[in-house]
Amino acid sequence: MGISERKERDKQEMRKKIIDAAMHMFTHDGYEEASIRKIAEKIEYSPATIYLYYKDKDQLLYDVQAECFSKLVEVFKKEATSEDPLKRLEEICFSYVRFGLTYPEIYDLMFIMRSPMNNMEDKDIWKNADDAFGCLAGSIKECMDKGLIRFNDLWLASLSIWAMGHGLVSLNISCRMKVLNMDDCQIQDSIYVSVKNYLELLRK
Amino acid sequence: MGISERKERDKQEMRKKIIDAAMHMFTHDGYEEASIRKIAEKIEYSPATIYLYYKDKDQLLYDVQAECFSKLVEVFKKEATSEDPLKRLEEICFSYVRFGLTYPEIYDLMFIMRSPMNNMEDKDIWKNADDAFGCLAGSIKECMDKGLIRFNDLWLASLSIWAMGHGLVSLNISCRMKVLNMDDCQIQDSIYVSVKNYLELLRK
Amino acid sequence: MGISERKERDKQEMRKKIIDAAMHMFTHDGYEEASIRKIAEKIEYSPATIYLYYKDKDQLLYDVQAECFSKLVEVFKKEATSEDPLKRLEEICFSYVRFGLTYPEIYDLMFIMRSPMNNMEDKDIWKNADDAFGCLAGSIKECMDKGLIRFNDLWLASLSIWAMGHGLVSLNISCRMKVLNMDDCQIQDSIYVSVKNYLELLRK
Amino acid sequence: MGISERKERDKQEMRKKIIDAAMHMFTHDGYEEASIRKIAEKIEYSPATIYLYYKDKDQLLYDVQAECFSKLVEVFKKEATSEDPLKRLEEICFSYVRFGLTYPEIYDLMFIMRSPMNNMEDKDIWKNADDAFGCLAGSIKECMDKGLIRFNDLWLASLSIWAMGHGLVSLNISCRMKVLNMDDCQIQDSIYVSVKNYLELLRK
DNA sequence: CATGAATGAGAGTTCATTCAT
DNA sequence: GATGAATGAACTCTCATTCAT
Repeated sequence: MGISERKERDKQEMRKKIIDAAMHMFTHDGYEEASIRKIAEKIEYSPATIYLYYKDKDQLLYDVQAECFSKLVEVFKKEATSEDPLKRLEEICFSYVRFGLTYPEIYDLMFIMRSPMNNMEDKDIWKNADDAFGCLAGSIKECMDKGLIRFNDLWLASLSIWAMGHGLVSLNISCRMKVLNMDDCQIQDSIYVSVKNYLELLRK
Repeated sequence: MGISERKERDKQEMRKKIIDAAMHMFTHDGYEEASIRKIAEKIEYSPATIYLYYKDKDQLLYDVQAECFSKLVEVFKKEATSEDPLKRLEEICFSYVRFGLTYPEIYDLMFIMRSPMNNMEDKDIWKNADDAFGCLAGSIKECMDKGLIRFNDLWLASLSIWAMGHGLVSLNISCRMKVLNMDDCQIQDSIYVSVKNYLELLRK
Repeated sequence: MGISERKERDKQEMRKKIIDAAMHMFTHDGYEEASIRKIAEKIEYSPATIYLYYKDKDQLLYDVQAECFSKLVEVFKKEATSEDPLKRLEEICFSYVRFGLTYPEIYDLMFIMRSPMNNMEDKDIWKNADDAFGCLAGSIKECMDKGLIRFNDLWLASLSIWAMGHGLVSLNISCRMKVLNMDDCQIQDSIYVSVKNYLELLRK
Repeated sequence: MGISERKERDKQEMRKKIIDAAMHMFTHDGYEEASIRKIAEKIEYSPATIYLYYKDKDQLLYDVQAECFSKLVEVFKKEATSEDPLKRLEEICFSYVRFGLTYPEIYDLMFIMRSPMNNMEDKDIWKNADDAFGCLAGSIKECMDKGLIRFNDLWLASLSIWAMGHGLVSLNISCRMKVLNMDDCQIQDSIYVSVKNYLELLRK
C-alpha cells in the first residue's frame, strides 16, 4: 500500500512543480506568456508531460488558481488578525485590495479570466475560492452577530463587500480608471478610500 | 462638395458595417471568435479590406468599444428619466447592471478585456467612456448638490458607485459567484438587491 | 500641337515626382519600405495613380534606377576632373566606391537587386547604366590610347575595373566582409587601398 | 547512451532534410519561392514542424547558407589540387567563379542576400564562410610566403582577389553585364579571362 | 514515466494590382 | 486624370494537443 501512496505523493509533487512554474510565469511575465510549452520549458519537461498530470490547459489553470487562492488565504491569516471584528473586516478588505494591486496577473486568473471557469460544467462545483471567501464571510458574520453592521443577510453582505473590493481592483487592472483622469497615486488612494468609506457606511 | 461628403459617409457606413459585424460576433459567439478574418468573412469582404478602414485590430476594437458605449448611453437616456435625482441615480445603476447582464460579451469589451486599453500609451486619452461616465457622474452630482447622498467628493462617489455595479456584474460574468452556491435567479436578485442596498445606505 | 506636348510634359513631371519620392524612400528607409502604397502615400496620390504612369512596379523601379544612374554620372562629372588620364581613372573609381558606400540602398537598386532587371526580356536593352559606364570606359580608353595601362581590350579592362570596385562595395553592403573580422574603419580603408593597389598594378 | 546519440542523429537528419529541400528550392525556383510554407510542403511536413528545428526563418537560412559553404569547400578540395601555389590559386578562383555561375541562386544566399546577415547582431560572428575563405587565404599565403605574388598584406590580398571574383560573378548574376552588350558566351569568357588577367598581373 | 515528433488551425498583417466610377 | 474600394495571395509564427515509442 505504501507504494501507491508514494506514487500519489510523487504525482502531487510533480503537479506542484508545474503549478509553481506556471504561477511564476503568470506573476512575472503576464498570463499571455503562460503557454503550456513555455511552462514545460521552465520546468525542463516536455509539453506532453504536462498532459500526464492535467487533462487540458483548463485543468492546469484550475490548480494554479487554487494555489493562488491559498496564497490569498495566507495573506488574510497574516494581515487580518485584529480581535475587533470591524477592524478585522477592514483588514481583510485592505489585504484583498492590496493583493490585487500587487499581483494583477494572478488576480486576473483568480477573479477575472474566463478560463478556467467557463469550461466548467454548471454542475461542477468551484471549490478554489471557498476558503478565501470563508475568511471574508466569517469576519462579516461576526460583525453581524454582534450587530455592528447594517446587514441582515450574510450572503448579501459578503457579496456586496466583495463586489466593492473587486470592482475597484478590477477597474484598475483593466485600466478603465483612465476615465477619471487621475494619476496612479491618486487612483490608488481613491481605491483605498472608497473601501474605507464603504465600510464606514456599513457601520451601525 | 456633396461628393466628398458622400464619400466620407460611405466610409463611415463601411466602418459601421464592420463594427456591427464585430459587435454581433462579440455578442453571439464571444470575443474569442472575433478575429479579423472572421469579421471580414461575416461582412463578406476580404481581411485586407478591414485594413482600409482600421490600422490594426486594436483600433477596430477601440471603435467597437465606442459603439458599445454609445449604446449604453442610449440605454441610460431611455431608462433613466426620473426627475427625482435619487430615483434617477437608481435607474442609471439598474440600467448599467441590466446592460451588463444582458450583453456580457460586450460588457467584457467595454470594461474587462485588456484590449484595446492595453496598447494605448499612457498619455493617450480614453474617450470612449466619457459620455457614459458623465451620465453617472452628472446624476450623482445632482444628488450631492441637493444634499441627498453621503458623499463630499464627486469623483470618489462616482468611482464607488461604479465599482459596486461593476464588481457585481463582472463577478457574475466571470462566473465567480459560483462560490455563493446560488442558482442563476438568486444571483440576479442578489445583484439588484446589492445595488439597491448600497444606494439606500448612501441616502442621507 | 502644343497641347500634346504639354501633356507629355505634365506626364513627365508626374513621373519625376513619383521617382523622387521613391528615391527618397530608398535612400532613407531602405528598399524594403519602398512599396507602391508607401510611395503613393508620400506624394499624396493613390496607389492606383502610380499605375497610370507605370505598368508595374518593375517599370517604376527601372525609372528610379535611371535617376540613380544619372546621379552617379553627376558625381563622376564633379569629382573626376583631372587632366591626367590615370589620375582621372582613379578619381572615377574612388567616386564610384564612395557613392556605393554612402548610398547603399540606392547602390543596391542600381547594381545588386534583381528587380528591375530580372523581368526584362533578354532582348530588352538596358540603357540606364550606359552613361555611367561610358564615363568609366571613356577614361580607361584614354589611358589605353596613351599606353598607360596594361590592357589591350577596352571591354575587358572596363569589366575588370568595374568588377573590382563592385566586388568591394557589394561585399561590404551585404556584410560579407565580416569574415575578415575587421572593424568598420579598417574595412573602409581596405576597400580604398584595394582599389588603389589594383590601379597601380595596372599602370605600365 | 546510444539512444541520445541516435536522437541527435535523427534531429540532424531532419535538419538536413529541411536544408536540402530549401537548397533545392533555392536552386531551382529562386530564393523568392523559398518560404517556410513551401519548404514545409516540399518535405511534406507542416510549417509548424519547421519551427521545431529552427527558431525562425533566419536561423534556417543561416544553416542553409552553411551547407552551401561546405559545398563550396568541397568543390575547392576537389578542383584545387595543384602543388604549384600559383596554379592552385588560379584553380580556386576558377572554381569559385564556376560555382557562382552554375548555382546563381545559392551564390545569392551565400554572398548577396541580406538575409541572414541582416539580422545578425554586429557582435555575432559569422562562421559560415570561414572555411571557404580559409582555402582562399591559405593558398594566397603560400604564394606570398614563396614570394610569388605582389602583395604584402594577406588580408588585403585575399580581399582583393575575392572582390574581383565576386564582382564578376555578382554582376553577371544580377544581369548588370547587359551594359556590355555581349552574348552569354562572351560574358562567360570575359569573366574567366578577367580573373586570369588579374592573377597574371599579380604574379611577380 | 516521459517524451520527441508532429500537426491542424489559426492568428494579424502586407503586398502588388485591378477596375468601376 | 485620378482614385476609392477592393482583393487574392502571401507571409511568418504560435498555440493546445496527440500519440507512438
